[in-house]
Amino acid sequence: MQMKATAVTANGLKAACSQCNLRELCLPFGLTGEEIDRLDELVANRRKVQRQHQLYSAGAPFEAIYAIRTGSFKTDVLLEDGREQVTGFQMTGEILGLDGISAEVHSCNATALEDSEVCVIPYGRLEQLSRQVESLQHQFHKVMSREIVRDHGVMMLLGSMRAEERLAAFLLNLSKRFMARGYSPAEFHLRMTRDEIGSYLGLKLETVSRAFSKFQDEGLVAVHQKHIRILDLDGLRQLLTHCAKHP
Amino acid sequence: MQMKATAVTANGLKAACSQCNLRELCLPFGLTGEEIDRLDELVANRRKVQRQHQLYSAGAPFEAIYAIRTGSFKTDVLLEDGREQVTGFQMTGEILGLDGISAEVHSCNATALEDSEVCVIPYGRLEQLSRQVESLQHQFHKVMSREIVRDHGVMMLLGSMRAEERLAAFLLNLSKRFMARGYSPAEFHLRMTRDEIGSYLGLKLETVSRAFSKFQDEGLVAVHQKHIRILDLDGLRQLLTHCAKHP
DNA sequence: GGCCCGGGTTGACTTGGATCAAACCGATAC
DNA sequence: GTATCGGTTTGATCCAAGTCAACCCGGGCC
Repeated sequence: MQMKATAVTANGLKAACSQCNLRELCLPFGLTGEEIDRLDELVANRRKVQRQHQLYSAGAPFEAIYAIRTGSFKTDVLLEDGREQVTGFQMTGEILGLDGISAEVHSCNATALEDSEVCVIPYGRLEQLSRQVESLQHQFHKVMSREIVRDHGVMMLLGSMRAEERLAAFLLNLSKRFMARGYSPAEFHLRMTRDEIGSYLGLKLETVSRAFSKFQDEGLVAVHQKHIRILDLDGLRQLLTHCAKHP
Repeated sequence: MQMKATAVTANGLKAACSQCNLRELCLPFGLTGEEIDRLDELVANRRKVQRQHQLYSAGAPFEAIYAIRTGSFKTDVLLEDGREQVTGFQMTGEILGLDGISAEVHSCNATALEDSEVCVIPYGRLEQLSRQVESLQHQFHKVMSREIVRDHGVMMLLGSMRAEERLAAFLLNLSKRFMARGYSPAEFHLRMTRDEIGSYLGLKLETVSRAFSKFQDEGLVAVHQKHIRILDLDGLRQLLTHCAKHP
């Protein structure tokens, strides 16, 4: 399998990073063609994950990080009493598994929200290569740091915002990420349930549903099940900025 | 100044990592004596930060990360409308500034909670050295990953826990960290105000205060202003585990 | 077609924590 | 000693979001 993958790379048929249209969003960002070729050798392996199946789960030994090629995932942590907290939704080009580096064991679950495919990046070899390739090292650090900044944003959301602000922030964030991938920033399909959105935003699913309905009534978005069309981007943004305390 | 610091190191009088009793908690963890000496060359510079003063602020150009030598800090993000979210409290041996790597600009404020001193670790040189010293690279990655895992814990707290659970989790976390530094895990002094605790936990200061009083009434802790004595560690832990939905 | 089933929506009611307000406490300044 | 001031505690009231429950909708299957 290793051999096959490498062979395909050599043929340039359709293999790893060098041919991937996500490379500007992913680990290869900022690398020269030559450097990407070296990364290719290491990322040869892919893995398909079916909808609702786990890429890894909390407690599993950490061996690799993963770049999402197609599809999307959620990550979550579970409390002993069964409470679940969704810590993030990841889409193509984003990296999964960074939580595992610290204890050499994964600390959360990563579950595919749809049939998906990831590139497997063996961690030991990544460290090795990033000692040789400065730009790779730098980009890897940026990816980790970006995750930290993102997490701080979620804390802000969970700690200081009201229900509708949270949902607005969530939609704006998705919109931005879809746009970065060349999709419409105004019209998209949610891959997660209301319950999962609620868990991520620290709300109950009923509250999420009500907020969606409210946005719809106010003409901010058109919601039909999981299909979302943003009608008034600025309206959503304003909701975020100066909804403040006493409206 | 650079020279002076290096000279002191050479004399072994009392300089950087090699002589620092925090090295097991900090960046030098896992390095050989020789490797620590190389790290020392780069960490020569120190900086004092007075209580209530900022080590860096959101938007400031990112140049270095910082290891706390003495004292403690809080980090926070501000929303345009003035709302503040404290994203963490850091104590000795912990690393500040990792948020700045992603955009080459700091994304939060770091403020000293008491007169403090940090070791300045110029980021470019750290990347350079960690390309040469495998164990340093590895430890640095672990530190970043640990921050990500910590952030997920805070999300859990903010998204899924009730007020008293949050405070219990907070106290237990402090207790653990004081213990790791050789201080009493049962008796300590809070460096932050009720308001700052509230911001961190997504609660108002009155709620924090009430929760403290409740814990005191139940004999779990003795609270006198900022002085805390934990009387029933297991009681606090239980509060966390199975306080579940319907008590 | 009709049935089932897993989401999703909507309504009525409850509640935990926010808000507002007053008093308290300990440290520093006069 | 008294006044001041930032931080903290405590009480009374309010409201945003949670809970419980009924119903709806669309897709898959018989």
